Amino acid sequence: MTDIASKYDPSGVEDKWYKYWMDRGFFHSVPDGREPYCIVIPPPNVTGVLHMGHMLNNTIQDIMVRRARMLGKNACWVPGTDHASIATEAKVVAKLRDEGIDKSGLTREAFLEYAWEWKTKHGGIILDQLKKLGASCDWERTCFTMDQSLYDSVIEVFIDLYNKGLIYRGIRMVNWDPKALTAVSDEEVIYKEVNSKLYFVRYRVEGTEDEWITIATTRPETILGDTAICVHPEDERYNHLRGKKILVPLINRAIPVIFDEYVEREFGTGALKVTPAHDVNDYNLGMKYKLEVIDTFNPNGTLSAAAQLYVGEDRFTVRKKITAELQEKGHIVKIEAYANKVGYSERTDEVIEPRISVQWFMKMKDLAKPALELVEDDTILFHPAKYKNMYRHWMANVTDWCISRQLWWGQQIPAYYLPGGEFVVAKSKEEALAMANAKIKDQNSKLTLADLKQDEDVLDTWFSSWLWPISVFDGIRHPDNADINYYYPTNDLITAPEIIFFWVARMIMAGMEYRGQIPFRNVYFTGIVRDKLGRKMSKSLGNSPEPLNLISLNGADAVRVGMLLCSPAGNDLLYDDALIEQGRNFCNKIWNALRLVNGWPVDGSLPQPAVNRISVEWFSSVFNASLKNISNLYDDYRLSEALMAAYKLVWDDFCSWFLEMVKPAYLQPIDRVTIDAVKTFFEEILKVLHPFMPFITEEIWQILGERGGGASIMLCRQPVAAAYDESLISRFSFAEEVIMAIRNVRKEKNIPQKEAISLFIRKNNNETPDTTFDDLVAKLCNISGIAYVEEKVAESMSFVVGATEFFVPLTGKIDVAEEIRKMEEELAYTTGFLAKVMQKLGNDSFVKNAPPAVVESERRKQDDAAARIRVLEEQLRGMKG
RNA sequence: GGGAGCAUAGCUCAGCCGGUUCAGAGCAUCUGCCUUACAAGCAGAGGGUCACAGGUUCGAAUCCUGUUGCUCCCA
Repeated sequence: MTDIASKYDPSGVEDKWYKYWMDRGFFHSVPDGREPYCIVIPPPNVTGVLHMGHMLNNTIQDIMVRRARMLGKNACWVPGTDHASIATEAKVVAKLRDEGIDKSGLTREAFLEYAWEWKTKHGGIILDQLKKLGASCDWERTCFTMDQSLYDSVIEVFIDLYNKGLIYRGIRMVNWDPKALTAVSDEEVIYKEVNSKLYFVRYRVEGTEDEWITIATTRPETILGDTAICVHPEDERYNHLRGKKILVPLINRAIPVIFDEYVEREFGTGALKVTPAHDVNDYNLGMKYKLEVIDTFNPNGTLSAAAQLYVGEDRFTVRKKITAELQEKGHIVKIEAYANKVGYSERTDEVIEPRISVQWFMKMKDLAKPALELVEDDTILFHPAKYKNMYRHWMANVTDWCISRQLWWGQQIPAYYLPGGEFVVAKSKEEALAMANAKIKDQNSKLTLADLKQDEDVLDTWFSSWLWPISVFDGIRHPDNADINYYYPTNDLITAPEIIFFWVARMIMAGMEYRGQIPFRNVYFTGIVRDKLGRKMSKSLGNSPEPLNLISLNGADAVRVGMLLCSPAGNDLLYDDALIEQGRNFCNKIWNALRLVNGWPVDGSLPQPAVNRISVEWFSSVFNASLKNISNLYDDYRLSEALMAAYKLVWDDFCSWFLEMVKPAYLQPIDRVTIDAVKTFFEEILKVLHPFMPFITEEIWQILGERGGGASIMLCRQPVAAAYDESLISRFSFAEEVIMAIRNVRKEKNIPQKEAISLFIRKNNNETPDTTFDDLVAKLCNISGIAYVEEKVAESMSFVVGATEFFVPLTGKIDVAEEIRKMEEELAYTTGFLAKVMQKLGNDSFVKNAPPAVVESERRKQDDAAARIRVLEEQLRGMKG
């Protein structure tokens, strides 16, 4: 058919089929009698736009879902987004600021209205982008972590865990983000190595004129909050300070010297200033020695009244100023350059300030134990398994989870404070009031709704996400509904290793707590998409391509293939345009196979030639062997290898070999039996490819045959490997070697393919030759006749495959010396090989200890090599003589 | 500071319990080809002491120990 373009053009094709699938509801799933297959999407952040990581991650999910669907399962991929409290609130605050509106001037309700408006407008962008990728999500099930049902689920869980004593309110040192004005969890702090300075500051000993103790600190601005000096109990340098007090510089507060082994004597001067309000370790020391806690910072990182000096100035400004003042007043001994790790907020990139505050925490120990065991005993499988180590390490050292955030965008904590500061936890204010009044004995002091004040804080976004596999099916509020019973546990989770603690671990905990069942059976960890140089893709580096541009330029199929080909599970992917190009070339290859096959005229009266029959038999075997291999690779979650296997099946086996085998002579027709077989194979191959390349496979499948309305390749069954003839495959590989050798002869001697040649094969010792593929070899190499002979053929090019000699008569074109040289080279190699084998077999311990099969195979190698040597030697004699 | 992992062709990787075609794949490179499906292609070719040093074994890319280099996680 000449009306099919020679280059595949995905534009138009992709949108057409995506709409076709959507219009017919092919992605929608409802519970039925089939086996379910379910994936919940790792909900992207509503503020996000599609980046390369999403492309990889969602391509993998789509592959899994589409394949499951084609295996006859009831596949359901639930999409959605999370509300990302810090990021979204920051976005909304910034937008309002641009409009001249200050958040602090708004009521909570008014602010949330703006936030919802923002979400409605921008929150769906990323999901729409996924459609361009071909994602077969059940869009009717799209969820958002702040949807009423999910919101209520979170509240219900909070109340439940509180009632179980697993959630508590406590004063603790938290990671404070002075920009977002909220606490963040340990997992949201990123430690970065920075070049800072180590300040050596001397403090005067109380009651002396000129006796000093020098401490080393990276944070001189916290000096104003010092409440002790700590030294090692065995450090003789400071023994004399027992019982003495030290004066804090500038403010002359007298503080004790404490002695604790926590101090590293080698670090700095061996004397540590202790600021319990602003350092976790100091805080612990403070608890241990009952030190005073002086919080010298305001929430926004400026100094508070408690600091006495520099009140209202930013902590980093104060660092400079106080250093200068200390210097001036003779307290600075020296300042050294020093590299240390500083915590930054994952969300705002602000330097985290350790801060004492009242927060809500969740006890993790009891929940972590079963969640660890389930991974240890492979009830839940990690792919690759190496992440078990990381998981184990974290779970064994888990700390309580700080779940409150000082924000408005999120689920407001359902705790209600009574005027006295007591609180009750309840679903609604009314319920809270009833509970509060039940506590109060005196009838006259009963409270009213106005007396109750709900906690201002919201819950950590992960406190929504950890329920995701349950809450998307409303399984918290209605634990026995049809959806949750059918789809839960889900099958596979595809996510990034970075959130193994944030999310994966906690989902397992929630699953066990609320369903008594794991949330998923397999976790597939994808790598990070990096640039060619191995750098993470980032906006500031500008090294990330725009995903949608890539798709519109190359087609989603090409992008999917390109990304996956080089992305073994858990390994980072070094993105390179060449990957996409490879995907695009592959699309074109398949496309051209269609052009070829569709272009052959068919003659129904033609009998099937023997050559075609054997070709079809051979390909059938190769196809089934490949199917089996691909299926195994899927089972092992080696998707990139499964794709590579399919790639080679199409390109090498189907296109390069099979289509050439059955290709009719120019303008000659093909017989009905063969073309039917070719088209059937083609369709089967398209089905194998469909999960990887949904669009082009649909397009070609629709062109390849007459389809009824509403038909789609995505509804077809995935072909299943049938029994196949392995010997046929191995015998063909011998023929393959012969073909390649003949091609080499043609090339060396410049004999064009059009010019027919003849081939003679020398029979060894009366053997019956295997002629299965003779006609095929003749066809592919344009051989006018193949003959078996007993003697060598003069005036011909010869080559040896295995131990069989082949001759191509070429009068006058033989360079005897060159042929001898090549033959000798080959003989030398084979002789060396034989020697090695014989050495092995000559070793008694080898023969005694090695498994019989191994010894046997060595013997076979010996025989084969010896036979080949005999033939080569004989040929050489002939040539020389 | 504590823990984990990795090191195989120019690049990205595969090589399960040591033993068949154990040194492989794709891409890239090089050499021929505009052979009427495809130059986004076809036919070929080259390329690695399996990081280094020891050890175990009849036999080590594969197991053990040490060294070096890189990466990640936690504090």
